[in-house]
Amino acid sequence: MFLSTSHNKIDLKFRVSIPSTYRFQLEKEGKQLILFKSLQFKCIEGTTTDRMQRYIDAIDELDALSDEAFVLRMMMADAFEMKFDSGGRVIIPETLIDFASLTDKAVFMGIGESFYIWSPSEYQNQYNYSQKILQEKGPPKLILSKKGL
Amino acid sequence: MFLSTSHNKIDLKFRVSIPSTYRFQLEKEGKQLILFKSLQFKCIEGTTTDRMQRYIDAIDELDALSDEAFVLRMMMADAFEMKFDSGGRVIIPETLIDFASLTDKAVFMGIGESFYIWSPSEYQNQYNYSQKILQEKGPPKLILSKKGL
DNA sequence: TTGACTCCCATAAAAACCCATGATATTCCA
DNA sequence: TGGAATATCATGGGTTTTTATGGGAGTCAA
Repeated sequence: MFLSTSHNKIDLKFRVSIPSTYRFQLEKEGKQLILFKSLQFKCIEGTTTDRMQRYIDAIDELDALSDEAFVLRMMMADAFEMKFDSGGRVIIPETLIDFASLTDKAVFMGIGESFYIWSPSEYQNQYNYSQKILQEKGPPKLILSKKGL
Repeated sequence: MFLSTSHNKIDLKFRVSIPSTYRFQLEKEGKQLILFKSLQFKCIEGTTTDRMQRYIDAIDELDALSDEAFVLRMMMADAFEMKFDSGGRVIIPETLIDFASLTDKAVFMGIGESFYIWSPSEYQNQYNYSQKILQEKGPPKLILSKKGL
């Protein structure tokens, strides 16, 4: 489970510390970290190899010639497996830096099964937008399943 | 189940004792504590990782571009898993302190599946408001579910 | 050599950890 | 049943560990 938000620095070598809670999460389950271009937003998405496998499996269930399959395959092509240095940092590939318009600051936003990496300004936009929705529509009316309890 | 109300001190390190009854509750069920911004009020909400996981599962079942998914993801981003020190305290993240306008006192209010943490003044406002509603409209007519009994 | 990359060490700030104490509540026993 | 002994809780404060971050030495290929 990836939660919380933190603002970390991107240094001149494109290195950035992955929040320790995320690292711990990955380590605990013995999973590797994958970064790729978000399909919905102008940000990088991070997740585990496991979950990425589920995306891949999903492609197989689509019509191989469909637009969706095409888009998903492109996504895979821009997915990178990350290696940590001794300080818990990774080097963000330039393709991804450019895609998310990152410069010297990265905002890590945990959203459960995965996390986003935003530029501070894009993050602010998203945050403001969610506050706006919340004010206009109120909290989501979820009926949570009691399954498994 | 979290019940009862108590007033605890927030010290200079942003530490606050979680009421022992809540702690006991969590420990008994072997669950971790999560704090996050309430979607409805200007207060912090506390719940278990279990319950948070159910929200996360709900995200996957929604249209990823829906407003509900949007708000829920932001909820995860503003959620923090807490660690207790040997005295049963946690450090409240600054984001949450600011959101709930907490200074040196915190009011814990158990509401069943979760609990709220208010600033004393906000708590008083909410309390007064509930009393007013009660006087104007009379007690709510509850329909108790027999499920699971 | 130069540039790009990997690996390793240094450090300040923040977080986690540990122990102490006064207040309150609980137990126990004459 | 009174009141001393004990346990628990909320809180304070200090010490150690971790985290985020900077920088440099070694490596490899062009």
